[in-house]
Amino acid sequence: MGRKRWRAVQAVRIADVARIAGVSTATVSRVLRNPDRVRSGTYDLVIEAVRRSGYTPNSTARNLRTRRTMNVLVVAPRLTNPVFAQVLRGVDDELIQSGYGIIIGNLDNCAEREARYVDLALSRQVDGILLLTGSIPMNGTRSMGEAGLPIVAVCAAIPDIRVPNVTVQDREASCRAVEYLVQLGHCKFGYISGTPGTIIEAERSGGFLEGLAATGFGLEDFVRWEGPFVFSTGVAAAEAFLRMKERPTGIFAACDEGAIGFIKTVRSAGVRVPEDVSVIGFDGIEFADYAEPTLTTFKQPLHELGRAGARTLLKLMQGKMGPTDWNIRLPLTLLERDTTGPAPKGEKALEIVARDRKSRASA
Amino acid sequence: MGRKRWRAVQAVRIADVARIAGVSTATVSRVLRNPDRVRSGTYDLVIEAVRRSGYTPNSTARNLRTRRTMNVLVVAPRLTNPVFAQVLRGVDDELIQSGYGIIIGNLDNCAEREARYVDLALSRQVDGILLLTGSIPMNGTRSMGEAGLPIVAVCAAIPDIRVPNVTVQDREASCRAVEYLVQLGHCKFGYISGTPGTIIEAERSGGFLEGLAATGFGLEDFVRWEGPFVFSTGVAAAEAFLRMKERPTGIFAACDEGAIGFIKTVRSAGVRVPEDVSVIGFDGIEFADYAEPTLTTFKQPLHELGRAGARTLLKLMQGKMGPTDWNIRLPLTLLERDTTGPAPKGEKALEIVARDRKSRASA
DNA sequence: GTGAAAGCGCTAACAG
DNA sequence: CTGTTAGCGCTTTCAC
Repeated sequence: MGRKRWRAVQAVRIADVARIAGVSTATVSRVLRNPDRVRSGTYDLVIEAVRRSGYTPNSTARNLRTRRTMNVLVVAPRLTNPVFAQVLRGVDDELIQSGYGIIIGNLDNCAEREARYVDLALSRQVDGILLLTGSIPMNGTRSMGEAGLPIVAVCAAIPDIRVPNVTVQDREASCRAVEYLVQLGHCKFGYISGTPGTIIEAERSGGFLEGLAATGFGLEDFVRWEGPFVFSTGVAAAEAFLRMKERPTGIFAACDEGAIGFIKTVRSAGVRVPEDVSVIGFDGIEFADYAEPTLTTFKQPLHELGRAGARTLLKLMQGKMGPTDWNIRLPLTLLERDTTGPAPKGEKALEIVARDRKSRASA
Repeated sequence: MGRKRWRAVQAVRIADVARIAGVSTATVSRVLRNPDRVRSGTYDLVIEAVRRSGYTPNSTARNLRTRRTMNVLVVAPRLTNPVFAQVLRGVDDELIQSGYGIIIGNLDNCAEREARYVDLALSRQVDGILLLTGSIPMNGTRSMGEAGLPIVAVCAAIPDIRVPNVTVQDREASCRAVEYLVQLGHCKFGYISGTPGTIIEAERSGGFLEGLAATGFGLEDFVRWEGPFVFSTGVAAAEAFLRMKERPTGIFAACDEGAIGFIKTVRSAGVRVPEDVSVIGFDGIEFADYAEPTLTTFKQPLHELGRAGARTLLKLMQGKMGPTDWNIRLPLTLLERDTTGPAPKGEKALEIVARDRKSRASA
């Protein structure tokens, strides 16, 4: 029991079908790939033989012959992140229609894994690559780029290298987030970051700063809390926030998890949201609808992002890139919900406004 | 620009390396696969040639020759479900160590996809299969089982067919959930289901009924709300709950999403959790920590579940199954948190208790 | 220890 | 329209 060694022996090969149908293997192959180049009588004969024998072509053999695998590698930083899971669905939906399969490369912040996927590309197990990572994976000495395979960057553009990229307007939205908070009367801000060093974090952080500058605020008007794109970053930020004597009232989080972790933590300390502090997130993950209060956030078109990335890769693989395909940037939608509201009108807030106005005037 | 058709032409082949090193292709192959069967001088020669040429073996060619692909197909109902995402991580962690890659089969409740993955297995693109679905995928006429590949069921056992399965103790935990609510004094219950017709739902539902029976309650003591394993099922359940005049006070949800959707909805209608109604979830997803209040739930060892499933598949592929490997059932952990509490001591509750006692006595 | 040669199972020229 | 033939790039006997 369980002693027999599994061995992948092809039960029925194309030659068997050919014999049964009384034709050559080439004809069988034609029936399966180019049915129109075959007489209909022959077609029926072969199809019947295929049915009777239960034949399915061996795709490894075909791949070797045709030099294509019909598989695409999708490299993502973290599978458990709902953002990437959603993008992956979009990718899957689009690629499956064109007959491509997906091999997922889950990085999980682990360099060995990265190396593995570089080898995968180098050894031609895939026809194309979708990078959700914002960088080209490396394998000590070699880079995934050396494989010479078509690559498309999704979610985060890849700096320096000329690959098509499909992203959202991170920077613009982050900028609008600040403007939105300012409109609500906030004048002291908090920024909960995402994974330091990543492109996405740089964009959102940059947009946040742009927003501050555009509304007449500066570096002295906000605090910044750093950490990866996870809940606990928001928790840590909240703990720092709670220790402050003069707390910011308008918080922008670079991802919804950070926002939710923050809110949950400050609320258990008795801080009211949005009465005492407004929080705006980024991503629009499903859980944001079920957080308490319902999270105000910028919703990314995640599914469409995945689809668009996949479509671009297909074009690239087929040599059908148009001039507008190299840089696609999808817009975000502001979902105004329950974690943002007017800035508290306490004396302190007014004092700050006064001080700020003065300092800016004197500058 | 972008006009050149991408074509996967292998830049450097094993013959090139052989020529550079001045040896035969067989020797190059030996150096790469069985270094110990080669003189160390030859070894160095070949390695240097590999380095200089930037050679990476073409895995399709190797796969064809060795009749193995070193890839495993993992079929999951839904990628965006955090439960499966977490299991997948465990699978990945284990398989990657043994040099296997993962091809994801995301079903998303779509029969065409199912068919595709059946073909994938039939065409021998993978060496083994991990099913998180509780059933063998079908392709109209043919089943994935026909491929003759090693299959392991994870998360949900597969009925009727003899494949190894790695699951959690759904039934036992669901039963304990009821006992827990009963201990808290609840005597009118609600059950928020998961996807009707699935094995997992059947197990949890069955365990819930067992728990009722074990504590002396019956079919008249609970209401059942049906729907898939998603947030909105909990929302719908809550809406039905709110319309009831005599509401249950102890709710068990077959998944955390359902519990969270329920809680969010009843709270916005002014119902207090756990003062008015206690809710216990199932899964222990990360969100449960950030729901408000923090969700009481049974935590599945999701990562370990994935690892154990992958380990079992590896054994099966290597013909090393032991007698205890065919049925692995991991325990769950009850996380007692803030959505459960003593049953409200209102008159109604007491009345119900009295009525129940009487009816049971007369039965 | 190393090389020559024979395929893995399929597709794509090229003739007929 | 169909069959013959020649590989895709690699691994693995089998001799030497």
